[in-house]
Amino acid sequence: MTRKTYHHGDLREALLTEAEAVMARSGIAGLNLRELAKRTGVSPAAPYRHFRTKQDLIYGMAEKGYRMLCRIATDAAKKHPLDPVGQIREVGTGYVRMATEHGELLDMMFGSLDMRKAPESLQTAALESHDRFSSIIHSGQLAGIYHDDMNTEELVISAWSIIHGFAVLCRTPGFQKRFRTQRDRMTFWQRISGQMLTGIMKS
Amino acid sequence: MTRKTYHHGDLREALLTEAEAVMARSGIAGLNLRELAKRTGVSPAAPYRHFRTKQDLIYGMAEKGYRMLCRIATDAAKKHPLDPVGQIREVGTGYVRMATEHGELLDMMFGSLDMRKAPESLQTAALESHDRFSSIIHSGQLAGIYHDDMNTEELVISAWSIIHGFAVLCRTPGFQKRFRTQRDRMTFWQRISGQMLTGIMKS
DNA sequence: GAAAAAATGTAATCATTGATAACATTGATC
DNA sequence: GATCAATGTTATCAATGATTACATTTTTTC
Repeated sequence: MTRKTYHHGDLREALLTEAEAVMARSGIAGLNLRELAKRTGVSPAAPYRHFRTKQDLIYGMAEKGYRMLCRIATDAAKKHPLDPVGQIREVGTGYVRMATEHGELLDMMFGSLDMRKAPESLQTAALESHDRFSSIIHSGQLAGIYHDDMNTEELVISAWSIIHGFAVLCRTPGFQKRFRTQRDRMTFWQRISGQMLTGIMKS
Repeated sequence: MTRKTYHHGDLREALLTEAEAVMARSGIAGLNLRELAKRTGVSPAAPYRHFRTKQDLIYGMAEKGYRMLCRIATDAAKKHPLDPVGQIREVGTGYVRMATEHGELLDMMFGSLDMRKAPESLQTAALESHDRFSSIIHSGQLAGIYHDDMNTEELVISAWSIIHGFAVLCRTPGFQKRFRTQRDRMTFWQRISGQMLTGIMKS
């Protein structure tokens, strides 16, 4: 691909997008800046104007991932107003979709990523997605649906564990037989999520 | 480190052990065969006698990880005979311990690893750990404790999701405040696991 | 509107690392 | 003790992350 203009336009975003595609194909080990440069039609050194190191690019991808989590929680809250259980189940649905379409991001965010050295903006995004989850749970407590004799934080970890575990696990080879398609996963989640979440509910 | 003998003795195992240590320190990105060679006191090319590629070494690590999962399930079954709920909770305890002591392995096994091209021995180990989980659940169904109107496979994914999700999530930075130590995680799991697993139980 | 400054891209280059080939050493088997 | 497979070494290459000095474009300033 050749550009008409000397400047790319939005190289930073283009690099992040291509990076995801490469990771989906070859994992984090297959990720390399030279290929991203070629795919976006710039010189091998150009990416370094936007990401000081390869690691910075990876942090950038993770930030995008946490923004997706924020959006999932926000949309879920909007879609089922005054229905905390519906909200959490909806979060699960979005999470499963994200695990399917952007699995590499989730793997990275909760796997190999070293958050200790992460840039401020990433840490903020991570905290924010945590807060969004937390506020859904908290409103459920206030509504008298989730245990209110339990720490909100503890309910968050319980609910998030179930959702995260399911979304990550059901696309592993071990469960390929049971969950061949995205639809299979969604259907199962719809059916089972209410039951799986009974642990955090009052009744 | 200098060896007395020309031959190392058990270079393959030594490489796998050092690889874990390096990954724990610097993630999968920091893993490189030259460093492993130096740490085990052999030449840079020696590792290639035991692992044809770097990827093969990674597959070797994953295989070790799945063997650990097998052991966790086996030990749990032995420790609480005729008590399926105790068995599953014990699996969770072992899983949390593994996430703490060998987190890099779990991240890799359920994250970046491409099982499609994995060697036979790894695939076997993965299937076996799945079977061990499955047989615990199945015996619980026969004992009338877990839903027997539900597919065993579906109960396995439910229980495993909860355990996996919790073990992986509670050591992420977002929950560092609540779970500062291994003991915190264990205590919480002891307290909450019964409740979290109610979804798969009959009563 | 021209000059200055900032942002972005390029070319050249180096160090690290995965991988291979040719050769050396060891220990087991006959 | 001769032979051979297994294992380790040395030398070397190609791919890639990273840096530096320089070029081009866009934006800001006067």
